[in-house]
Amino acid sequence: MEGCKGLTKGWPEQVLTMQSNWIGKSYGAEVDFQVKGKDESIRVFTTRPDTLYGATFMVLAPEHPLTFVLSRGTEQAELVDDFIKNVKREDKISRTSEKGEKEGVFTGAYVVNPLNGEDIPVWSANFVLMDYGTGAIMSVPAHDQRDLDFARKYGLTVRVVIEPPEDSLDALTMTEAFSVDGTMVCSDSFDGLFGNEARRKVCDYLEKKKLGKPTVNYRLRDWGVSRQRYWGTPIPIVHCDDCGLIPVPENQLPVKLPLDVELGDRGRSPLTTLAEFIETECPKCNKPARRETDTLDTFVCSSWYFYRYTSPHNNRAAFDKYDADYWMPVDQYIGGIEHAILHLLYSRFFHLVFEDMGLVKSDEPFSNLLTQGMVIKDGAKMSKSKGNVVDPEEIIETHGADTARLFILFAAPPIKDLEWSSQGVEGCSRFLKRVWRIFEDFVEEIKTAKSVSEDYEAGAKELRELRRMAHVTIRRVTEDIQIRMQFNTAIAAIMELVNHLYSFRDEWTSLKEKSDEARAVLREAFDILILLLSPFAPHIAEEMWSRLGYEMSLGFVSWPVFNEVLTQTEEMLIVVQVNGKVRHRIMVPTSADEEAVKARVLDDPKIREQTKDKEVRKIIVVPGKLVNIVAK
RNA sequence: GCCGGGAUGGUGGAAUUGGCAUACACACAAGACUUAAAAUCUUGCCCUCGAAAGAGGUUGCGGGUUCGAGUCCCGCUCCCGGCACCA
Repeated sequence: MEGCKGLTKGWPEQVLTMQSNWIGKSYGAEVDFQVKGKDESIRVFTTRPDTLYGATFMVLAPEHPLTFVLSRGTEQAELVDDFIKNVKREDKISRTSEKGEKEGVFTGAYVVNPLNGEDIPVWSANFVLMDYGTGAIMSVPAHDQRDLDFARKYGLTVRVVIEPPEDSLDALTMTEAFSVDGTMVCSDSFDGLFGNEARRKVCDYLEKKKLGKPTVNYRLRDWGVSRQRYWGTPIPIVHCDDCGLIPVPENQLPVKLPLDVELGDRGRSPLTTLAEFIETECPKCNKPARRETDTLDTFVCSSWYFYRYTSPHNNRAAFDKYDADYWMPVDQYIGGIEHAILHLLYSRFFHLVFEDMGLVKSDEPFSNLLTQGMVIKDGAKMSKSKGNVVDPEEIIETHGADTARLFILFAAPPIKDLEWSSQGVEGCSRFLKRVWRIFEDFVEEIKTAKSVSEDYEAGAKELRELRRMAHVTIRRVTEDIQIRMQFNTAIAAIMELVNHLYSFRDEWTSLKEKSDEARAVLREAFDILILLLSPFAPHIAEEMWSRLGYEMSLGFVSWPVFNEVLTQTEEMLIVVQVNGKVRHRIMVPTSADEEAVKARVLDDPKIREQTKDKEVRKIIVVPGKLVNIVAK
């Protein structure tokens, strides 16, 4: 929970919320209730100690040991036995579903409310869970909906001890519990206290009287890490008849998964019948013993596999601290949103344990997380288990790997879910052909061109514009890939560059300035195009690159860098609005200041026409973007 | 029920900090080239009025803030994901 705070910059809020909910930290109090007539007390957990005076009964989980114990010797004993038996028969899912009917039985016992000394009956009911809190609750029907439902069903007392502001509740008729903060009433000296203060005061009192104490509870459940299946890391434990469970000593690790097994459909792991795997010696007494045949949940391995990447050649340890400290944390982690809780939470737990052990020094394993959306096919998440996967091989065969890759990346940004459709494959293939054709048109012309000299200033407008486009495209593509992770818009930017090259081709024929420098500008544009395209369509890019005479593969060429100066225009477009409506667009020199732009706008005949019968009240100038004239 | 995300043309989507809504594509239609087809190229392509210039409207629905809202605020509808008797 602490770590979540530090991740807010790099992780999607949604994932952090899901993890927080899963951990489910809640503050409250544990309170002891003395069992009437016995030397025994029952501890309950409550988040609402301020409602303690309204506790009119107590409910134990059917699995709670006292459910059975307390009912012995009372006339309820038989009913309780039946009840426990029935609940155990019920399956877990329907029992823990909110919709399930609340069933319960009186145990025959009473406890004493520690604050007002009142005797209250102890019940057992299916809606109380043994594995949360203490497995026992104090029921305050007036202020908890579940308790109210239960009280109404079994005719139990309802008592209002929290009043809403400017309203009052009727314990006899209320059907909706008042479960938010309010003012304490019918609570002796605590009357009049509100919300957090009320809870704190009650806690203080309980603590002082040794009746209870403030507590923190978590919803997080235990994680059973063993699986009765073959594929998984063997659990390094030996069962010895004399010594019990003995861990395999370090010098015998790792226990390897035997590969010569027959995988059948017998419904159980082949390890359980493989004598050569099972039969071993006890590491302690050397007598014959048996290996554990359960394997570890695959989440165990996925919780730390990335540390191994930091020291892949180390054969003495899983990873080396020096290497791990150098590489970790992972700068950018990409995974499906479906791993938001389990995998990503377990990895964080492992990391925290490694940190405690002094094996790593970073706080968190993954600094930045991108959760890619799911691909939907036929209304369901595309997955191997559902069998609704689309094999990219089909597109690769018909259109090639470059088209397949480009198409997938162009379809939608990675964070979004995507309804699969192959509509548009054609267009991506067409785009690559367009790239190839324009390249073919110019390759002879630019093959021998040198690079643009530092101090070159193109005379022709077309050449200047081409350079500008090329450098702007570097910026757009770089930002889209590196910062925004939006590959579809990166590809769109490249498409725009290619479209520009096509219109440039028509101008090139009539261009007078076909000097070496002009050819150098053209070559620069193609160099840039190829480099920007290379992550999306590596094969065609590599081919063009080598046809230009480069010998080094693109994989070793550094990413292009744009020149800020070259991305600037001499003129800029200013949108002119009158009362918020776009009326005109004008070009002004980039260097023009606010006053100059204002003057230019007011002088424009079209704008004068628009404002002639009106009084200009205000003029808003957004530098480099627009002017809005407010007139009445 | 609670938490989170979303809704933009016929379709996928763009709009980066509140500043030209519909970039880039797909599909479709018309035309050019062709004996013909494919490929390619050109043009059109949110809605209404208009021959056009242009005018008005439009980002699920209803309000609000603002000179200005797809973007911010309030209320709703629908869809998706997570959690679901957690005391």
